[in-house]
Amino acid sequence: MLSKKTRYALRALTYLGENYGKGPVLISDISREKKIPLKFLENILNELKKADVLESKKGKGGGYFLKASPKKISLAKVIRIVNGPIALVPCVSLNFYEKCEDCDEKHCGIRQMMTITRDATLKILEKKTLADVIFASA
Amino acid sequence: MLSKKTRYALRALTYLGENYGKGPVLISDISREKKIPLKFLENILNELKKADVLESKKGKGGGYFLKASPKKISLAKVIRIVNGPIALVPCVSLNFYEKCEDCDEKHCGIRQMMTITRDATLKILEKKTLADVIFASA
DNA sequence: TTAATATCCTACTAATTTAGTAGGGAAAAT
DNA sequence: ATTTTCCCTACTAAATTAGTAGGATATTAA
Repeated sequence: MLSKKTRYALRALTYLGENYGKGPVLISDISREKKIPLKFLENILNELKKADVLESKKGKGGGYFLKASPKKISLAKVIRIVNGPIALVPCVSLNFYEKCEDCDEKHCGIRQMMTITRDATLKILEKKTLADVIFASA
Repeated sequence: MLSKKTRYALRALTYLGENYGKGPVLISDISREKKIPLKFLENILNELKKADVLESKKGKGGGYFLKASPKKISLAKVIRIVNGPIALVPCVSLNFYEKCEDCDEKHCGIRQMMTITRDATLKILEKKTLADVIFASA
């Protein structure tokens, strides 16, 4: 399951996607509109900024905004930044790989099933973007 | 990600699958062969028994064994028992549904994407069984 | 140059979940 | 009756999650 933090991130990004091209949006606006605890949201948006998904401006007229079009930001990307691996086991993760002890990876049946599962999941999450989320909610 | 407990469960069940039809297997054997902490494994196998996946026999000649053929036990079933929901968000879970607050489910774009993702994941995990795991590792 | 606005940064905390461990109880076989 | 083996309750340590607190820093504008 995705953490609450990740769900907050997705909701915030959706809001920023809806306001794409309209200039910076205040954290406090997102917090109010999407009912996300303000200070927690600060951390989340900052994390997304460091991961190059968002840009920000300080001072009056400032706020956060998407660095690229909502069409360019996949759900997989967001989930990886905020939630971590998408695969069900680390030894199958593309971005967070960890070797599993006591297991010959070439002949591990569990690993093979988890690889197939990962591919099926990624096929969706890599393709679907914030734009799809926004379009679907219209 | 699956918990360590769930990965232990899958490994133990695979072992029991390999010994299907050969009578009860000792916890201590599984623990040794699959390198799973014995007392922890006890809890896991008991949970699987309560969920009707395993049967057990006490006393000499006793142990655990699969209640049905490895072909009949899907990975989805095991994961749900030990790990919980397979869906990425509760409002999309078939077996562990929870309403999400502040969200009009009919018009939530995130929810729709998560539904598609769940379906893709389940298509694999409902179909693949312990038998597939065993066959793949041969 | 000062005040106001808004993000940025570090650190802390409470609650929950995970990953076990401990110790005996109960049933079955011999 | 003794041994074997699973069964059950409860406890604990460590990690993760979900925040909160408080000020530092950058920008704008009077």
